Amino acid sequence: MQAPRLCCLDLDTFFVSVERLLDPSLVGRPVVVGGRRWGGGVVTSASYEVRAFGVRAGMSIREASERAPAETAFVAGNHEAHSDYSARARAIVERFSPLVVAASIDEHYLDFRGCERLYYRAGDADDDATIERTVREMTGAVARELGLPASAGIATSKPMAKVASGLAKPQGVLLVRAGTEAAVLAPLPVRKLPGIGPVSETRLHALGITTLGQLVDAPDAQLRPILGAYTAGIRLAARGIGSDEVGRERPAFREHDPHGGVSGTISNERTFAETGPTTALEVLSGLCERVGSRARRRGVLAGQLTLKLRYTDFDTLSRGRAIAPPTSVDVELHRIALDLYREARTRDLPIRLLGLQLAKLRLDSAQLPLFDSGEKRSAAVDKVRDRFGYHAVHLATTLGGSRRRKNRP
DNA sequence: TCTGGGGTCCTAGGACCC
DNA sequence: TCTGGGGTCCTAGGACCC
Repeated sequence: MQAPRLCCLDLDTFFVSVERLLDPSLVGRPVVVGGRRWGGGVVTSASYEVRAFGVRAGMSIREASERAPAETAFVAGNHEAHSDYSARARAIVERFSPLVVAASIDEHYLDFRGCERLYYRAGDADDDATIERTVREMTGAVARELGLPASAGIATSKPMAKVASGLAKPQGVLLVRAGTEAAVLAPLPVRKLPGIGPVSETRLHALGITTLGQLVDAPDAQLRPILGAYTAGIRLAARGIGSDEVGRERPAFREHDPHGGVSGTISNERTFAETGPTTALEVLSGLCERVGSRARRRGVLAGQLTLKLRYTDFDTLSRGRAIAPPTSVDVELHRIALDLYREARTRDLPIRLLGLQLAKLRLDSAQLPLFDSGEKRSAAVDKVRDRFGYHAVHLATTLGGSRRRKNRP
């Protein structure tokens, strides 16, 4: 692609913005989304007012509570509302480009190739100016119609567009002209490039590589041990070169592959403060029900189950097993999960986290009639839950837990 | 910075087959 | 009976993203 026509649209402090729409008293106040003050968990999103105090997404709520000023509002966040506003934002941007792909709940990629004549207005200096003005109109529409602030980057490649949208924040639009990519990127810290996380950043710093310009010039032998198979791609991205396609839709919406396999995984995990073996087993049953129910809803069977276990000292391990034949039945999942749990639980230390992941998914061909009594039972459970809510039905093991929980505050 | 919960993708070792 | 070397699949772990 010679001209910058790929756009990355990012909704600024998305979760905070949605919470402010739901509760206007939060407007103008410092806001942290993720949980109540001094509670557990981490920050999902922080408003610019709190960021000034060093609060960042991913930080523990505890840490954020210490840094944030007294008047800060801590809110849990409403997942349904977030999904709803995300869908509405998508509907708006689809008016501007025929090719839109959601990369996450608050991020969309759009292709404006071939739209120059369509959007031309007298006064536009050139095609780039036409596209940039159009994207400004688009972010304006999102702000006006939904009340959500948005930023956008426009470039010749996906990674450059993504970085540009970050540079444009808050509520800005940045078009990176063809040929200027390397110069825009060179002075930026390596961490700004998608694909370089905290670990690679530290290792690169140890070599004296702090900017993307330095990364571009670094010899392959230096980068390879750190970036592995990503080395070539990251080096190109650091010069602004990368895919000029909007890419794939998120796995949840993705089509299955020709072999009858379904891409993606289904997982669920729970972190708990203090727990002994009894609670852990209750949590395990709950996890089986959740992933099983989600698999049945998607009409898939799992060919692999993996258990993740984290001790209080953060030692984390996983144990997985192929499931033959594939299943989505709670009790079968539970039997395997219990096995894996016993295998994994080798240390006599309290557990901090338990998780289950279903993988090797395939379409449930026997979806139509329910042959197996186990599947029948699970389907019945799903029906009850649809009508009366998730907690209406539980496996026996989880039930004991629910009863006990009633006594707690 | 003492760390949620949902994902994707890569790596490395071992089993197994020919 | 000990020996290739290649290919593929499985499992566990880790880095990264939002």
